[in-house]
Amino acid sequence: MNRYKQIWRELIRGAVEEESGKKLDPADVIIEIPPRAELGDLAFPMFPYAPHLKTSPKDIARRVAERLRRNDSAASAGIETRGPYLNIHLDRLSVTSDVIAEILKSVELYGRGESLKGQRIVLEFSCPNTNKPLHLGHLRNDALGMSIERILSSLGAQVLKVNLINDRGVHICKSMVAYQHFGDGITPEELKQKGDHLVGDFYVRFAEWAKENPNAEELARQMLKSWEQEDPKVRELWERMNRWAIEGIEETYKKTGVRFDKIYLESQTYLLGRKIVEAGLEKGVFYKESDASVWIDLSAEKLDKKVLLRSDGTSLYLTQDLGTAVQRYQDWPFERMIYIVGNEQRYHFQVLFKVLELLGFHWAENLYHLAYGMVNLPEGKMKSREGTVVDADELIEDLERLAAKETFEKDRQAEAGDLRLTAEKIALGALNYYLLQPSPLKDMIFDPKESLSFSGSTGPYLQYTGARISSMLRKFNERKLEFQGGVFKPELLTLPDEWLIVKQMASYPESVFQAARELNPSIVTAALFELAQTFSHYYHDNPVLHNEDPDLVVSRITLTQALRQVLANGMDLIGVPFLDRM
RNA sequence: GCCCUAGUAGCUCAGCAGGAUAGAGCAACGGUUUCCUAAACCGUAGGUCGGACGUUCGAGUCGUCUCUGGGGCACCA
Repeated sequence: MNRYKQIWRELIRGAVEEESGKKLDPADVIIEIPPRAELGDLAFPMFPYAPHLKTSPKDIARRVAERLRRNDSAASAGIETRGPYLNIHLDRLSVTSDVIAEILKSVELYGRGESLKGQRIVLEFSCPNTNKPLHLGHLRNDALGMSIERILSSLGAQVLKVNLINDRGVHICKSMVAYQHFGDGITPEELKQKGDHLVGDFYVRFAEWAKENPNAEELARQMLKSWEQEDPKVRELWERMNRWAIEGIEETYKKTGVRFDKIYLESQTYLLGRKIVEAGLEKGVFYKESDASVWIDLSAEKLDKKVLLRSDGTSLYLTQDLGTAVQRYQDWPFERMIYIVGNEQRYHFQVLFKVLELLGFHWAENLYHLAYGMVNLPEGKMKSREGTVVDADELIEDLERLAAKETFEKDRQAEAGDLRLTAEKIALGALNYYLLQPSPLKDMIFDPKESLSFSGSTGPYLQYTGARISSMLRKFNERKLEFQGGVFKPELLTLPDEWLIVKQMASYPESVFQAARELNPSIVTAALFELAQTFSHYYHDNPVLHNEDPDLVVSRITLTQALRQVLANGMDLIGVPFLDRM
């Protein structure tokens, strides 16, 4: 669609220039899509030119239209004025055949581009703690990370997905202390429990215990100290429990299709920042308080004062993130680094980026915090203390069970083939779509009931549309002889819905481009939902295979084939598996 | 107290660098299956876009103020 927009932008610009005798910047030509299809395919409001031409927008529209009608390159289209608007009806036949031909030629490359070609982008996401299993918040984070990676890559960027596992600190020691006291050497194998859940249970156990035993917190602090002094017994326990947690988390990643190119462990990076802070101290960027703690004063930037090193010389979250950033740039010099982290950490990243800038790292300006919103429940916030945190594994299991049940109830199990595999894909599609549909920056409410629904604007709706199309194409191939001699004739695709489908398919690459620009996969979910909706409406009313004229059958099948391709390409970007059958 | 965010239909969300009569989905009610998968399709109902002022030919969209919700301002991460 962009192609046609640019062509017409130029034509209109030329005509307005001739009319006014003044130069006009192409960016000043505003292009819109008319609110209703019957008004046209592109719309140009004439208001902005009124001051130059000293006449009414309505009059300008009339005069520009006159001029365009005399222009050969504009002649094939319909030019119409409607008050102050100049509306263009594109040449349906040529657009239809061009768009379909392009899709069928490009196949899975349709919608991909080169606007980010060669750009090296580090994408950090997930970042779990090893003291508990993943929850719903991580699932949103992961869905965003995976989808944004695909979107950026599809436009030619080299994206490095990195995870920073938070495997040290006093909170990790808490599960360890509880395990020492109550664990009795139990293992996940013996309990038949995922390791991350086992560790998480001891973390909860610690919190309960600490309520009655004021000594507990002190024990955790002591354990952290022993850990830092590399006490072999503590290290052994730490390694064992971390392994359980990480193996469990990795199992969840496997289920949800989450993968990383590089994993950083906080236990290996937390010392890195100190050198940088010391260097900054020498440069005079930081200063030392009388108690030996190191600070930076950012009050000029409205960011307040901030501690970089504790008085006992140990590092903090910020210290460590400084080190990690520098390390990553050394590992793989990037053009951009994007942190997908909750919006409650906005301030932290503002400070982090500012400090890096003041330290003179030129790449600091290429750091970006994608501050996604919190996931809340209909009753309010998720609170671990009240046990309202939605566990990732449980949710996925529920979705799978329900998808399998649904398949059974509709008596589709034979068609679906491997029931378990299909149910898994439906569950994953439902989950990813649900989490990616709202804009990332906004908080969202997770309604368990709604998330388990497979109808309406959902992943399974896209999958269902795809499966029906696939089934239709199979039938076409089985009955090929009937339609022998049928030829694709775009001029037979005259229905309003067919034209709408063509335009929506033509706009798809722009949606991907915009999603990449805004780091917002919801633009892709919306575009696909509209496309699927238009198609569902279309084929409900209009038979594709059941037509006398083989040319019409082939023409509609060709359109359908193109649509299937666009749908599949888009679903891939948002982590909704395409299903040939369901 | 200071800073950052959001407020659109009963509920969940869109609304693309201000533009034509504000859109979906869910829920509600009513309809469609000898017909390519009813996880679908169609229809009805539902809104003074939190409020006020301002900028503009034109504001859900921009600015200021205000109300309400969320988040942040730790030698936690």
